[in-house]
Amino acid sequence: MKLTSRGRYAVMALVDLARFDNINPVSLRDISLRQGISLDYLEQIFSKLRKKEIVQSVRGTQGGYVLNKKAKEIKLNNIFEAVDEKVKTVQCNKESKKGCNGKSIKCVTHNLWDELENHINNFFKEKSLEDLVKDNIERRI
Amino acid sequence: MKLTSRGRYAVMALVDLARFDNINPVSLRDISLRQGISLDYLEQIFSKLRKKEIVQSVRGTQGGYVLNKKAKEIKLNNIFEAVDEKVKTVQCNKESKKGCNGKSIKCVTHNLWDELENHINNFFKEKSLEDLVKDNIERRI
DNA sequence: ATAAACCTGACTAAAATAGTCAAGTATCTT
DNA sequence: AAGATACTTGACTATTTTAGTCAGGTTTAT
Repeated sequence: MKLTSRGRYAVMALVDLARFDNINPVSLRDISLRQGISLDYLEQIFSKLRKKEIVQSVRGTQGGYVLNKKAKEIKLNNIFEAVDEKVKTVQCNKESKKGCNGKSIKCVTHNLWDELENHINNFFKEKSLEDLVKDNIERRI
Repeated sequence: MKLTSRGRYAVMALVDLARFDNINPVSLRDISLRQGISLDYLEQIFSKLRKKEIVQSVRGTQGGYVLNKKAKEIKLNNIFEAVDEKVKTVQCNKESKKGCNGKSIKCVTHNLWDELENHINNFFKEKSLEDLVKDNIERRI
């Protein structure tokens, strides 16, 4: 299981977007400057977010990105999935691994990873972008 | 954050050890055969487990490894820590990253990772080796 | 027209992972 | 005492992933 910078950047960028997305689209250049994330890398990340319909793009001058749903409806697990942060525990059924085919014969820890996966996903499913934005604003005061 | 094969193997091997550790030490060779994990890799892993006093070694013929505590007292977080599975989310305070020094100025997602870390660690702290062994025996019937 | 900003795909250095390999040392059995 | 079993240690390596960079587009407001 991994949670890497890409996922973190995605969340940081979306929190930023949610805060500044009132009327006008927010350019990646601005997010890049505010959050200290490379513009090129942001473009990769937003490409994925757009494909998963988490954001919408507005091309041309004064363009940028806009949230595609309300911040309340965007859950963290949606974000991580979009940028390929697989909240997946290590597979234990590579071919011919003893005692686990994932079905009738399970390796001794198979259920454990399932539980863990659920545990983490539940955490992410409960948190919305809005929660994070509020959190952030409160702490700024 | 990562959970990789090393952590999984450690847990698999210890569950195996806990089940067969009645009177005699269990050899890595046996664990290797039963669990389908390379002997050399197991040796690396058990070296770490021994240093953290999770297992004890018995050298010589008929030697092997023995649990150093009761299975009930060995929690999963102890195991993961021992084999360097850092349940650590990505750091967000690499030098000069904007808006986060981990202290007075926190990046927008700083608290999130802290919470997540706690969430996962709680899961691991609640699960003991004994729980897994029981789980496993029950499912075998 | 031109500049801002999105869009796409290919490329790469560095790190981590999942091992392997080799050369031991300790201890039990015979 | 010899031999076998099994732990012990450290170095080495192929592969994969990550975290970007780079280059060359296209779209659209002004």
